[in-house]
Amino acid sequence: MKKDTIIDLQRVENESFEGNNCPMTNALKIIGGKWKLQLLNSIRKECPLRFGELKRKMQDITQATLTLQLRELERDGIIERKIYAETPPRVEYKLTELGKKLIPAIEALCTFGDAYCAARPNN
Amino acid sequence: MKKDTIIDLQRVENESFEGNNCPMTNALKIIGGKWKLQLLNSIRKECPLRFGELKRKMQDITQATLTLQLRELERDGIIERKIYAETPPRVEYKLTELGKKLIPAIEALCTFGDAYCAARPNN
DNA sequence: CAGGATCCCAAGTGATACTG
DNA sequence: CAGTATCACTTGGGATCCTG
Repeated sequence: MKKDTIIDLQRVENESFEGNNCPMTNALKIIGGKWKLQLLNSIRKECPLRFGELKRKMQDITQATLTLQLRELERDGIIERKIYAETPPRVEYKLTELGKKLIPAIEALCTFGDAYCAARPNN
Repeated sequence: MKKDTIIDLQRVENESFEGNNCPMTNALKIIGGKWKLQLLNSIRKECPLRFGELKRKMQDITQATLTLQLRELERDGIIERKIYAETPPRVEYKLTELGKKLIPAIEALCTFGDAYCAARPNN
């Protein structure tokens, strides 16, 4: 599907190349999902957080999607999933050490979100 | 289509509500496109930047998509489009003052991207 | 060179029902 | 409570061709 991932070496050596080794591209592989950043922002502020609480906070997300996004973050080593053998079941999510490295970026984005709202109230 | 945007007031008053007024949600409205962050990252590092240069850096993007993403960023007040009346035509893109407020977030994401790569080389 | 105009598809989501 | 399993569908983005 992906046309070809062959990298033009001549261009790789050019410092202006923004190909697959670009740090931003790598970051986007992790936080690229539609809900990932909101999820991480919630978990960051309240850690750990249960499945049901996350669902309530996201309000428009469906369970299926929420589960999928959380699984991907877990697979990528960003969050940790802890299951408690109780009835009713309880599952808590928290940031891993690697995930915590995203906190500065998340906070910076929130800062921008506020600034943007202040500058353009009608968006 | 959007089920309903009616907001449960009881929940709005709850400090744990992460609804439509969440700063992260607002930020995502702006940087939510597939290429937006990469584009902004490129323009940040080399400003101003021409259309053709952006296209080369993104390498896998099509012209149509590139144009669309740039237009959206322009509409949202993040970048500025400057047309030079020359032949062949020249169009340059640069960050607006509002757009520059995204720089810390972009840099933080790049930092994370590098850290992530170092921690998990095989992703 | 920097787009505009179309057509089109698959991935990502949503809705719904069921379960340990 | 915290999922899993299907099915259906929207839409962002890709391919392609055309133009001032």
